[in-house]
Amino acid sequence: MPRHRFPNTRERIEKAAIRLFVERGVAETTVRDIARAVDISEGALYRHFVSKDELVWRVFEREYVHFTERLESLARPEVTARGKLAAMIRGFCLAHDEDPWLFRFLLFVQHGQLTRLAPGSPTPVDAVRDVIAGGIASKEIPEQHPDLAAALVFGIVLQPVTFAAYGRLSSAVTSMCDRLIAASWAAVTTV
Amino acid sequence: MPRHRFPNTRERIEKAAIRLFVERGVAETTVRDIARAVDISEGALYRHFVSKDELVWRVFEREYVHFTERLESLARPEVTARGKLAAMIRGFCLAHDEDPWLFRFLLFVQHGQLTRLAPGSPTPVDAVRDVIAGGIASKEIPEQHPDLAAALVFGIVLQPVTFAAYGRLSSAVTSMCDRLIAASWAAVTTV
Amino acid sequence: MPRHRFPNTRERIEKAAIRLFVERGVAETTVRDIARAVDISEGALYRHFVSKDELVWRVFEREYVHFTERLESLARPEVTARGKLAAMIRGFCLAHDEDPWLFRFLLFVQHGQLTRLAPGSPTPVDAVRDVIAGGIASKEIPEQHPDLAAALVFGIVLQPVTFAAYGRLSSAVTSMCDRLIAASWAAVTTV
Amino acid sequence: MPRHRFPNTRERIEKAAIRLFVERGVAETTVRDIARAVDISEGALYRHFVSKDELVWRVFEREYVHFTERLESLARPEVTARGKLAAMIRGFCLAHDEDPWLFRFLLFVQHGQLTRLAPGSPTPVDAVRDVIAGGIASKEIPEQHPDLAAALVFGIVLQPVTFAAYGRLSSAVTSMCDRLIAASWAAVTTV
DNA sequence: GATGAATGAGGTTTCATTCAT
DNA sequence: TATGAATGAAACCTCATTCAT
Repeated sequence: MPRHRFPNTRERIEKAAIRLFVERGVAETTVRDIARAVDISEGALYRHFVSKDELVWRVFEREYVHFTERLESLARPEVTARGKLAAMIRGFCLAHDEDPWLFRFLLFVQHGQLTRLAPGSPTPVDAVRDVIAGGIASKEIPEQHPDLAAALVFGIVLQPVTFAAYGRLSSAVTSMCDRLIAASWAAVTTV
Repeated sequence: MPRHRFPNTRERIEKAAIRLFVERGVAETTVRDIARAVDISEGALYRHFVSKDELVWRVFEREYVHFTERLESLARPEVTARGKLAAMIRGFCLAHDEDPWLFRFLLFVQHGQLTRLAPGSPTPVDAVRDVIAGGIASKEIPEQHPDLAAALVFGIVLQPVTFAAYGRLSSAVTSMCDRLIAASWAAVTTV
Repeated sequence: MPRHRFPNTRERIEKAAIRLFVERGVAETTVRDIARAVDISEGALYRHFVSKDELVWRVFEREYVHFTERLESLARPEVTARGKLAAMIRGFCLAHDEDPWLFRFLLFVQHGQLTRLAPGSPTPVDAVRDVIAGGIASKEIPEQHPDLAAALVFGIVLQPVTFAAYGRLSSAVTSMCDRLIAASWAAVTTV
Repeated sequence: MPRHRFPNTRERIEKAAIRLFVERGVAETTVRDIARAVDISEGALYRHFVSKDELVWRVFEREYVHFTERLESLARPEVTARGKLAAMIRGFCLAHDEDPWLFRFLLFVQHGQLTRLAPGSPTPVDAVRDVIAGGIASKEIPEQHPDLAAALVFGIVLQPVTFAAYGRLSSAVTSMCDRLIAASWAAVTTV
């Protein structure tokens, strides 16, 4: 019955979908669930998205690329590897606290979207790995497998978010940010 | 004349299901997929499991509890917090390399099974957190939020497995075990 | 300031619709397809037609009746059955070459419209059959079932159009007209 | 409720579907219609056919190829072009009277299936055209465009079936067979 | 015990039509 | 008056589960 109530239907669909995808999983979220959350008919969704699959992919890709670029531009001005790493970790924390649903959608739900990225597309993992590789090259970081080091940093940063999702930790990740930076640096420099 | 071609049908179902759940996700795996993988009819599956849901849950619970106990019994003989933590991390790595599909099923797929555990059931997270809390109490580990510390250890141990799943790291996690122990200890003791 | 960019929107809709109906079928052509082909909005279509169904029917009826009358008036001045038949076949060929889409829409697509014609409405089939019946009465054509004879003529005239649609024959049907007349006469007079 | 009542579900589906496709058109026939006609559930259909589209295509291709071969093998033993043509036309009539629904499905409904045939697959049209081309080569038939001649024969044979479908002619096409043969020969030899 | 056709609820998608703007 | 987002019924299809054989 209500028509044209909100001009930004598309955005509202994306927001609702992301949240549902995180809460229940992509497969477990029906198009009807999304439509209900936005209070439009199921059919109306299809004026904004070609298919459920395309909705997932479009949002994922756009935001994933955007997030990667954001990380990269945070690291760029920094000079030392430590500075770059710290800036990126801060970027993770801020991104999470700004929009926890989106953050978790991008980094946990994924749902096989990762494999659909154009081969060679830069990812947050690459961004972190490259900074570490640079630090190794400049002797700031001891010699080691850069991918393993990147895994350590990723784990240190993401796992608290998972714990937060289960209520084991506060969901204000930014408040732990300095600790995560310190822990990451310790993990990376301890061989 | 053997009634069953394979006497251990039930085990074979579980093994195949776990693998499919990890590869595609639980919702994306159909009962038909599982039946085909085991080369029995769909109907025959229901002689071994009440429902798909029950299959997921039964396997999850049994193995999750088992894994938790294993971790606990590895830690028990150790005296120091560091020794306990190292033993547990070694336990993670061994468990992964013994049966990577099961490991990933328990620790990544989950699919909301975690929330179905009887409240108060011990989990690997609890096991790690308790050891850390003990270390803090005995002053071996500096004062800090034990859940956050547990998150750091979990992240450090699990993220390399994720990277391995994407081909970024070798899937022989045991070979990285000492490094993971060192990194965990560094992360936990650096405040 | 012109209210409409094109004053003949209605005609343009009909033309585009007919072509789409022939190319894809009536059911397979969506209102959106038609709107896009005419470059107007879907809603605007409904200012010109009550419904898709009505669009099909209105165009069909008007043109079918018109085509029938045209055939009849071509035959009327002729005296002999052979002359009448030749004039009508020439009418078919001309009608096709003037507007092949319309011709095929009327004679092939039909889509059950035929059964909606008012009972007793004259059709091209009737026109041909009547001429043949007249020829039989006047002994110009040997005694036979006039409907079967009409079927022969119809088949001889329409099948080349079908072949043309599949690229098996040139779509300039008029160039084959004399041949079709001769063949029809031969078929009708050979018992 | 009823299960396994008839062993030949697949055949029954095909028969019912073909009839519905002819009566209403392919697009206008829903999967539900077919299921109801066979008295099974919609879902059950999908154990026998991958999709509605595949059902249409599978039946069409199998029967179309079969019908073409049948025509060819009827013509083969005959020596003269006239004999071959007569045999084929008799083949058309018999095929129609044996199973009018299938005949009309193959030769009228088509629904764009024709374009999906492997390029170069022999069709009834080719069979007739080849016989005519042979007759022209052997001087039995006067010089002319063999495709046009084939169109004449096709029209003469198929149009009575169309008339029969509309009740204008008896649906016992075999009874008109000799007439159709004579008319075809007259049409083809009259240049 | 095993089989796999059948069920039926529910999911995704399409599309003729309406109507607020 | 034209637009196109929205509706809602209905289409196609999937899949966990049942059950006659």
